[in-house]
Amino acid sequence: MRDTKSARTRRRVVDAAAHVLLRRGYAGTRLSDVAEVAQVQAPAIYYYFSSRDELIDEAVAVGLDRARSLVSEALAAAPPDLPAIDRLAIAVSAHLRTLLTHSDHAAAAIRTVPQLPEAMRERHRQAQRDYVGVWRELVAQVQDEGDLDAGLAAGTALMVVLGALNWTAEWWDPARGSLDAVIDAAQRLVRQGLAA
Amino acid sequence: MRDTKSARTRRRVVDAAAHVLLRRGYAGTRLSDVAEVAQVQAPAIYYYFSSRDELIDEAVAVGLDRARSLVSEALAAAPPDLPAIDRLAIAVSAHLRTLLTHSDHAAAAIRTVPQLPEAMRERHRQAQRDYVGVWRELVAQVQDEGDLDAGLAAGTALMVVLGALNWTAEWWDPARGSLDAVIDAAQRLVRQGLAA
DNA sequence: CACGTTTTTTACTCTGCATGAAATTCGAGC
DNA sequence: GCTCGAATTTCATGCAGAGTAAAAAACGTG
Repeated sequence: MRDTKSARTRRRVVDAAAHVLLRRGYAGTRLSDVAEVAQVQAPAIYYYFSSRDELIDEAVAVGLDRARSLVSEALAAAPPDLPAIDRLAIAVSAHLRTLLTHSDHAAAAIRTVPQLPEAMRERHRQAQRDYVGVWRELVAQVQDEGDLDAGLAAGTALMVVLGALNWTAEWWDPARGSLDAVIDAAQRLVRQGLAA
Repeated sequence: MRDTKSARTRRRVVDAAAHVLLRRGYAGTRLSDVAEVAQVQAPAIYYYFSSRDELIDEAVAVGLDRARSLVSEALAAAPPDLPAIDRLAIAVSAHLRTLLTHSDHAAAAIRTVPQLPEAMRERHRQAQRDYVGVWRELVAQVQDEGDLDAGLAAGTALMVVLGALNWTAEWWDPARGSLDAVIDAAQRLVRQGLAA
């Protein structure tokens, strides 16, 4: 057994928390619901976490980290001599895949952060910056290579683009359209939209 | 006095509800908080609404309606012979202005709908369709006029664009950047992004 | 200014949910 | 198959927050 039963239960709880968080938001996340999804009795959660907030905190942290690392990894796997604009397209694809199918973690984290109580949000501010930072760098490279529309404020444009990606979790329904179609549309829009 | 004191109090309550809703989400919206923002005692709310859900319901309805009508009006005011792509830019501007400064209603409605309990969401489905419908029509016209990238699925592209606009409420901080800068970036991205 | 009506307040109740504590089951080593 | 610690459950507590009732205040109109 690669990891103990306990570790697996713990992970189930965190996964369940992300699942509920994504659908119900911060305030709407009840431990009883998390427990049900995780197939555990609610008080059992306290064996692993000392409070509801601590659990949510971890779920969000895992999600933010995953969002960042999956994009980073996808970029790392790409040929480094690829034009930045193409690498940006890869990042778009990786991000959407993570957000929409890989698990509820990333989506839950990204969509929940704004609702968190100030203290908790503060705690994740750095992780959020790191997440945006990967993109920021990418856009800077696009700019360096002269592929960015000169009239466009890089920082603002990036946030607009990230918004488009993040909001997909709100409306995309796997039953009604393929993931690839969404990725394709997003990539086209970003390419054309930023192009010089 | 154009409208009675009572009507104004009622409106204050709905406004306050939108305000709280926007920041705390559906489940996190406490009547005590709404009351505080509205400068009213919590039970006074029950004079106007028979339950918390009814209040939230109305706040969302007002918001969705406002989001739709402000864009419609801006379009109606534009010269009708303007190319559709330019009218789309006008819609982008009107939408962002509404969302970011006009009041909390539109933003609250748009961002909260996905969290609502199923029954309530159902009740607003039509309003949401109407809201998207205005845009859908606009994009169709752009397509008719041959200004839409042929490789782009119109419906999907529209949702991606709307996402970009809606998400601005999440990150835009009036203290750190001008509204016009955001509008400008969004318009450029949309124009370039959709262009044939 | 008196009287009915509208609006607001004060003082509750009731319920759902996070959390606590003790009791119980499980599972690895002997 | 017994024992001890880890994992989990069952039962109980306390509080926050929705909702109610009835009194009080404000308002408007003769």
